[in-house]
Amino acid sequence: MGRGKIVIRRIDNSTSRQVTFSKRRNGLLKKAKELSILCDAEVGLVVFSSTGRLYEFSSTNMKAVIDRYTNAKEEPGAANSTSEIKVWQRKIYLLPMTP
Amino acid sequence: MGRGKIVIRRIDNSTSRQVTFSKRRNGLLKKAKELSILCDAEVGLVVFSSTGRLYEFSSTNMKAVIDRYTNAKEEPGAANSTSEIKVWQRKIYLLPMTP
DNA sequence: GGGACTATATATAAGAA
DNA sequence: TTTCTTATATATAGTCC
Repeated sequence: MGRGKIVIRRIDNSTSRQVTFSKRRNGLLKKAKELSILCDAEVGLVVFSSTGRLYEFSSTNMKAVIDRYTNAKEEPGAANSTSEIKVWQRKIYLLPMTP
Repeated sequence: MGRGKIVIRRIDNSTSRQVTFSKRRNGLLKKAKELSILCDAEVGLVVFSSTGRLYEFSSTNMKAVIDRYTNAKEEPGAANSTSEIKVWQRKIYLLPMTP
């Protein structure tokens, strides 16, 4: 989708990687929004740049999406996956609560 | 991107909405993957169709992404946002633990 | 880090199977 | 609901500010 064809593999040049990230990130966020509107879907998108910056989009609010996701993952009933999810939810809860 | 131009608003026809969802969902998941590879970014994408089916993509694993997301939201330190996150995380934790 | 500017590569709307 | 085809709308690679 541009002057030249590219292969999907990590872009070595740090500067180009940043530029491409900026462009594609915007495109991805836009598409996520369009999908949610056009198809009445609930979407949650989280992106961390290689430098650690956070970008996000959620059709409703991320809390609701994560909440629903967690529940959906629990339902399949596999005792295995269920406990795994509960373990890490609990783990998050037990993180330091200091302001 | 197609035979005709469209406006971004909910597609009324249920059948077309489903077809469009199927196509765009695939495109979105593909783009999410490309972004993560090309730019070495951590990506988490969750999509619920209007019929409730779940589709997802995560460059590492959703648990790690949500975990990192939660932490990133806590750090900004705004006492306000911090407590809000803790509130709903706690809420999730308090959900019924019955298998 | 964003804009702006093309030329191209891609995604995808329509339609049919 | 996925698959295939084809015409078009879009996204975006490369480059300069």
